[in-house]
Amino acid sequence: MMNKELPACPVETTLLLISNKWKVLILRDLMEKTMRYNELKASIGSISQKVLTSNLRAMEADGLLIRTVYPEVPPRVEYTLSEQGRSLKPILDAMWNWGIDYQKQNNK
Amino acid sequence: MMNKELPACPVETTLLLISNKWKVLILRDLMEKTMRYNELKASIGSISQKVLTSNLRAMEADGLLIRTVYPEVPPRVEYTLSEQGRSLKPILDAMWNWGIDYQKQNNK
DNA sequence: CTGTATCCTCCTGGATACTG
DNA sequence: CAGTATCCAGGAGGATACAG
Repeated sequence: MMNKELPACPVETTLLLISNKWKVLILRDLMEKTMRYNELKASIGSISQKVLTSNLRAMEADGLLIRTVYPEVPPRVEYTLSEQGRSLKPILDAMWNWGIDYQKQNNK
Repeated sequence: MMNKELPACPVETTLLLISNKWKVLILRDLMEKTMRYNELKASIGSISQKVLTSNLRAMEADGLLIRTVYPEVPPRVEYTLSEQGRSLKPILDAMWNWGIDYQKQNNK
């Protein structure tokens, strides 16, 4: 995400970075702790390798997370949020809280 | 959005309701004031009629907004947030604030 | 003005096989 | 383990025409 013509509206700017469901779920998981590739895949559940990898790479390019490769055998790759990624926590928290309320109202 | 098997994670529940960009933009606009169809269309800008209508109908079915038809000629249709829709404000605010910060950092 | 109805294109994302 | 490479299906979404 280069600094080229950001939308005038801040909400749209935010949507550019996390407009898709997968990125939000990745953020949710990494907000808790650093995770390995397969750990992340298992946690999200129904995501394919291709989609997980492409989202992780995009988020890395956007500066939301940091990818660290440990040259071991078998290889180990850890994903952790950058400061900018962690700064999204208020959004995730707001989504969490709203979800809680929604569940209370609609789930019996 | 029926009360059928909501996800265990509240964040996922929230994503079920507002996982797409268009819905977020509609919420952003209606958070300010009640709006008419064409007003909304013009405000969002690059959305087609079909997509705008389908999202509005989905959000109405989910109880996020209220659609009021005034039997006039020409017809007038107003969209306003329900209480549940308005309760999403903290999420929109968090997105707004994050977008502001992001713009400051990346837009010179 | 506020839609509905079609057609069509593109992209997201799943499934599978293979690799360092 | 952590991917890459391919192929393919489904749905999101645009364009256009038409209607009440």
